[in-house]
Amino acid sequence: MPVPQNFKAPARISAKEKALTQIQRWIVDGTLQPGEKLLEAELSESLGVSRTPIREAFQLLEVQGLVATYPGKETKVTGVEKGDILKLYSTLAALHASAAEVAAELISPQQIQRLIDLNAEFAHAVSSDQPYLAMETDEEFHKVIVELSNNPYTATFSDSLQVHIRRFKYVFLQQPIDSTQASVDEHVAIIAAFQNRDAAAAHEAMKKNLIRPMRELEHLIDTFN
Amino acid sequence: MPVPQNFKAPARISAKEKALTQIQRWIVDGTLQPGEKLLEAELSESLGVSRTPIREAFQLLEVQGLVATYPGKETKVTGVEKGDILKLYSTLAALHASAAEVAAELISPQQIQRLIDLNAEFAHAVSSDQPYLAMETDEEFHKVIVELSNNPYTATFSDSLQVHIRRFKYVFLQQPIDSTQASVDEHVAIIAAFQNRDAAAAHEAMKKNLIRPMRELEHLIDTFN
DNA sequence: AAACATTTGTCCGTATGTATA
DNA sequence: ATATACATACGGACAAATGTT
Repeated sequence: MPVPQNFKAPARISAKEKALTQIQRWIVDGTLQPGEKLLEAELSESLGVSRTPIREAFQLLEVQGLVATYPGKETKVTGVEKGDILKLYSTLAALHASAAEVAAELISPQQIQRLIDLNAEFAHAVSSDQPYLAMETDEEFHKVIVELSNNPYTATFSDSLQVHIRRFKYVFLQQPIDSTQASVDEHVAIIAAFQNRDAAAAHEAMKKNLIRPMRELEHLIDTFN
Repeated sequence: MPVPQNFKAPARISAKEKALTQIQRWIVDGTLQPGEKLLEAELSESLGVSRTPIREAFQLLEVQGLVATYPGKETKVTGVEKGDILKLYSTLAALHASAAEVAAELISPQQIQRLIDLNAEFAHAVSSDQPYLAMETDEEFHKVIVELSNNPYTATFSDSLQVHIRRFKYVFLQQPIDSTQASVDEHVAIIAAFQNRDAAAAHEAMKKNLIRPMRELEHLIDTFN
C-alpha cells in the first residue's frame, strides 16, 4: 500500500503550543477578560506545564495584541474598545479587497466552484440559524480568496485580524451574530466578478462585504450597550 | 528642580531585546544570510546571554517572518525571492492607501507642515546622494501618515513589511537605492490631497507612491541579477 | 540497526526588580 | 522609609528528539 510521500507524524503538540492555543481560546471567548492579570505560575499549574512554555505563549500573544506585558511587572489581557471594530474591519477590508483584485486574475474554474460551494454552505448556515457555523464558513470563504492571492503577508495579517474580530464579537455580543443574507448576496457578487475576471469589481464587492458588517456591528453595539 | 512626571528609567534593555535587535539587524543587513542555520548555543555565546533570551528572540523573529523554526530540529533564516518584492509593496500599498484615506480626514495644519518639512529633508537627501538617509526619511514620512490614521493594526503590519523591504534591498542590491525625485513629487501630491481633505486623492497618490518603486525595483533586479 | 553526538524542549532555582504594608 | 512579599527575567541542568556514523 502506497504511503503519502510527505507524511509527517502529527507533530506532537509542544507544551508551548498547548499553552498558546488554550490561553488564546480563553482570551478570544472571554473566559479571560480584558484587563485581567495573568500569572505565569497559576496558568503553569492549570495547564500542567512549566512556566517556560507559558512565558513563550505570552510573548506570542503579545505580538498578536491579545496581551500586554509590562516587563518585570506583569502581563495583562489587552482591553477591547467599541471603536476597535472600525479599525479592525477597515484594515481587513483594505487587505481583502487587494487580495480579491489579485485573485480575480489567478482563479481557476475549479476554485470558483469551491467558492460557490462554500457560499452555499454559508447560506444554509445563515438560513438555518447556526451563527457559529455561519461565522466559520464566512471566514473560510474569505480565507480561500486570500490564499488564492498567494501573498503570505496578507494571509498572516488577515488571520490576526480575524482573531481580534472574533474576540470583539464575543466580548461585546456574547455570540457571533453578524452573518446575514446580505453577506450571501455580496459573496455572489464577488464570485461573479471572479467569473468575469474583473479585478476592479472584485475589489469593490469585497470591500462592500466587509464595510457593511462593520457598520452593522457598530450600530448593534451602540444600541445594545 | 522639577522632575518630569512620567519619567521612566530608560527601561534597561532586557537580554531578550538585546538578542532580538541584534539578530534582526544581522538578518536585515545580510550578515546572517537567507537559509543560514542559527544555533542557539552559538548566538548565546556571541551575544553574552543565555539560551533563553535567544529562544525568545527566535520566536519573535519567526512571527516577523525572518526565521523559520522547525520544531525539534533547527531554525534557519528565511529565504528571500525576487518575487517577494511585489507581494511586499502591494500589501504595503493597500495598507498605506487606506491609512492615507483616513489621515486625509483627520490631519491638522501643523501635521501637514510636518510632512512638508519631512519631504524637504527627503528631497535634500535624494539630491545630495545620501541613499540611506533618504530611505529613512521616506519611511518616516509614511510612518507619520500611518500614525495619523490612528490604527494600531495597520501600524504594526506596516512596520513588519518595512523590515522585509529593507532586507530585500540589502540582500539584492547591497544598498538601499530606490528613492528618486519621482518619490518627492509623489509626496507633494499626497500633501496636496491632505490640504484639500480629499481622501480619494490621498488614496490614489499614496498608491502610486508605492507601486512605482515596486515596479522600478522589480526591473532593477531583473537587469542586475 | 544501534549507539553516539548535537541540538532543541522543558523544568526549576535564583537573582532582580516591583508593589504593598 | 524600610522591610516584606511576590512576580518576573534569566541561567543552567536535564530530558527528548533528531541526524549521523
